[in-house]
Amino acid sequence: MKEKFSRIYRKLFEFYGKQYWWPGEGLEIVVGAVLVQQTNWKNVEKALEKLRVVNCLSIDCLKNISVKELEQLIRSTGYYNIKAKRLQNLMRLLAIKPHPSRNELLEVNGVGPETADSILLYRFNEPVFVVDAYTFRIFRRLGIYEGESYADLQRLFMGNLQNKSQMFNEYHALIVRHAKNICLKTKPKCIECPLKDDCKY
DNA sequence: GTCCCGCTAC
DNA sequence: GTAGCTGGAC
Repeated sequence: MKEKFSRIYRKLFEFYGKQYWWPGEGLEIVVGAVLVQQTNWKNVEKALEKLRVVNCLSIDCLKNISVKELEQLIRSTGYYNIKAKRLQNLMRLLAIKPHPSRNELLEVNGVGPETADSILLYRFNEPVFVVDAYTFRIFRRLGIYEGESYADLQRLFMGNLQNKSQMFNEYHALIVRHAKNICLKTKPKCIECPLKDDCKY
């Protein structure tokens, strides 16, 4: 099984190359992790740019800005009324605990396992693997994991990979890239798939 | 299972 | 016109 996880990573990396993921830094990564929920990254970039223009990409500003104002700034990401509250919930935690634990992140209303792990890996460089809907789709089609448990699938990755945060970072990014380019939700492009020899789909 | 709801590629 | 998008709460 360890060989399998490494082989798939190797093939994806050879096919797509390095992804240069989450090029932003610091708070942008945290804000992006919330804003990107159930939307695409382009919409998030628009919102981040707006926040940057009004000089509100700081814990202090995001925490104190009015909800209505924040909603308008992040409108492009969809679900803006919910996300404005979620962002402020998270900023209130970060104001008290600049480097929160996973459990502390999960206690925030609006932060689930994927968002918490994204923050830990991409903001704080902690060796946790980020599982998402794409991971379930691809590894189900590969015949590796049929279940629906976030924790179980995450354990599979973390138990079968030797390298830590740097590889987890790149592996997750490659999975996203692959799901968007080849392993599509409907009509996947199996003919040109770099993983077709490993896939039962 | 349902609701939250903007954007764009197709 | 609408499927799909780097989820989470209820």
